[in-house]
Amino acid sequence: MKKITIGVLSKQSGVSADTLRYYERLGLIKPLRSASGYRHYGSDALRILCFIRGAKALHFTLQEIGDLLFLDASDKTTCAAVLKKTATKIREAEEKIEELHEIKKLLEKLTKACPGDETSAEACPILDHLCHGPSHKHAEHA
Amino acid sequence: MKKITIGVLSKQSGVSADTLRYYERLGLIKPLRSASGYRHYGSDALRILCFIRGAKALHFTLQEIGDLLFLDASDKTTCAAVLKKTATKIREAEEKIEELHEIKKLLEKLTKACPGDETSAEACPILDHLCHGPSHKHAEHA
DNA sequence: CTAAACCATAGAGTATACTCTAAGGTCAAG
DNA sequence: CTTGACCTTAGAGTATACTCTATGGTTTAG
Repeated sequence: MKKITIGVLSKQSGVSADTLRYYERLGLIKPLRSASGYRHYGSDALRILCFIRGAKALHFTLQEIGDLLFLDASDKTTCAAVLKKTATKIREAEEKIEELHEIKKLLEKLTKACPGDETSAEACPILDHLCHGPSHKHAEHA
Repeated sequence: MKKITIGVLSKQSGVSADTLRYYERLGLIKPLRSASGYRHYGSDALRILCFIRGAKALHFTLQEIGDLLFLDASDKTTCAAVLKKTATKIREAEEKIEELHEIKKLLEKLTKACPGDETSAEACPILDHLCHGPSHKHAEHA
């Protein structure tokens, strides 16, 4: 199989050489070395980088991607393990969506309550909310 | 007005002394100093910390909170400026929600396609997707 | 053979929001 | 006056995912 250097792989993959070395430190990719110490990547390198890109797009961390790659390489890999990690990611996504929805709703409510004109912000409902918060409706005005 | 030390404010606010000093470095809060150099916080300190907490909950960064606090303190503050920053936050929240929805949908689709049993993951559609990606449906199998 | 282009390493810098450590000064009680 | 609690500063460490710098070795074209 053809062996390529880090610069070539970098160009082919669009992943910087620095990042390739970083991925190697994290154990995501393990190139062979030439006699002089140069990294030599095999044909699986592009496939691995593709895998990493896909997983990153789904908000897997590099740590998690490392786990998945290890699963992928292992003989004892089970789909169940992958499914479990995926389920966790779905839950995380749902929680974040929920949180962001709450934030969006609140910001929109505040926006509607705001005159939005050039008057002073001293009585701005947005700043007011940020100060007093949604938890304690009526704090003393200090 | 009563002046309190950093330890007292920390206990009253639930914000660590380290964090209070950090906020000061960022210019969010500016206590006076005693002759010996001790920080002395006025009655507005708790109000400011409350403001920071509220804004953080709405995903404003400390930098953005600093801007808002400056607006709040300024005579020329306009509600319009606050409204503009809030609108930006709403857009950001919407974008993140959209992205997470895509991710969630994809993960769920992959989960449904996965047998989820104890068989080998060599043909797992999830790993397969991560490798080949949603963009190029049929890459060479390396 | 030399110069350019490429590769290697270790370690620091980026961004965000803290958190902790070390070394030392201040304050209140007994 | 000493002890302990509290305060000060500068700077390093944490987490994530890179990115850059410095210094020096390798490879390839002319």
